[in-house]
Amino acid sequence: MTETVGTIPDPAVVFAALGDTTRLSLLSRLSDGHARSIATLSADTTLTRQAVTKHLHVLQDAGLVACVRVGRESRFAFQPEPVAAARGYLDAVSAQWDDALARLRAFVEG
Amino acid sequence: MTETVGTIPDPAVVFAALGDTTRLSLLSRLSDGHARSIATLSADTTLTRQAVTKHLHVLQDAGLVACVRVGRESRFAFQPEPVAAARGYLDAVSAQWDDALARLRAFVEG
DNA sequence: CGGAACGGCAACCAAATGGTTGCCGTTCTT
DNA sequence: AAGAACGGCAACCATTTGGTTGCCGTTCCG
Repeated sequence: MTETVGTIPDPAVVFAALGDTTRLSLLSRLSDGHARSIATLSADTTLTRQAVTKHLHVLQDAGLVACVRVGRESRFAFQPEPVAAARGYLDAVSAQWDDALARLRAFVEG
Repeated sequence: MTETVGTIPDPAVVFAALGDTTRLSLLSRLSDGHARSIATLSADTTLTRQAVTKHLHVLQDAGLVACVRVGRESRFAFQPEPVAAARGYLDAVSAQWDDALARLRAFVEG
């Protein structure tokens, strides 16, 4: 709940937010572009509304969702940027690995 | 430490393993393809050898590194598969989002 | 053989996490 | 105006996490 507004938080925070099946499924539901209220999102889970609320705040702190209050309800919407950032990070790791392999191959081939 | 040997664990476990700066930097060091001993990996951190060991086991449980004991030391090596899997998961989420945007655009354009 | 490097194991600890319940304020609907 | 939906806030709880220290078994090197 540290309010990191516009910026994309560091990768670890994003990955940590993704590191929970409940949050992962919330996010995958929201990635269809529809903003949903907490009540709606808690409807088909075994969890309490409060539990869902907490998970949503974790996602929000990671920048993965945004909340807009409309009337009496809080609608949460998917935010694609941090996902892209996380993907970029994994790409970098993979790239480093691939380079290492390429160098190794070049070496053994003389 | 649940020994999930050959298989790639579910995304949440992988993401959770990535959700820590220490682990992230261990992994990025290892992604250069060199296997390293625990002593080596603990050398330039402020943490204890034991702390590093624990982090390495978390990474191992996520399938992100593999351990091979050679002589008196345990060498840890980067494993690319779970990274690719995680990347694939993020791709799927992004794809769903992109599709949603495309459908929306098609709708407003009539 | 004897010491030093490398690590595994266990106990322990504080803080964070994931979850609950209860209560209270708003906002909508009738 | 009354009641129901929606949610925020706080307290509380058990478990997990991230870290420590101490000790003991191997393995290497002189």
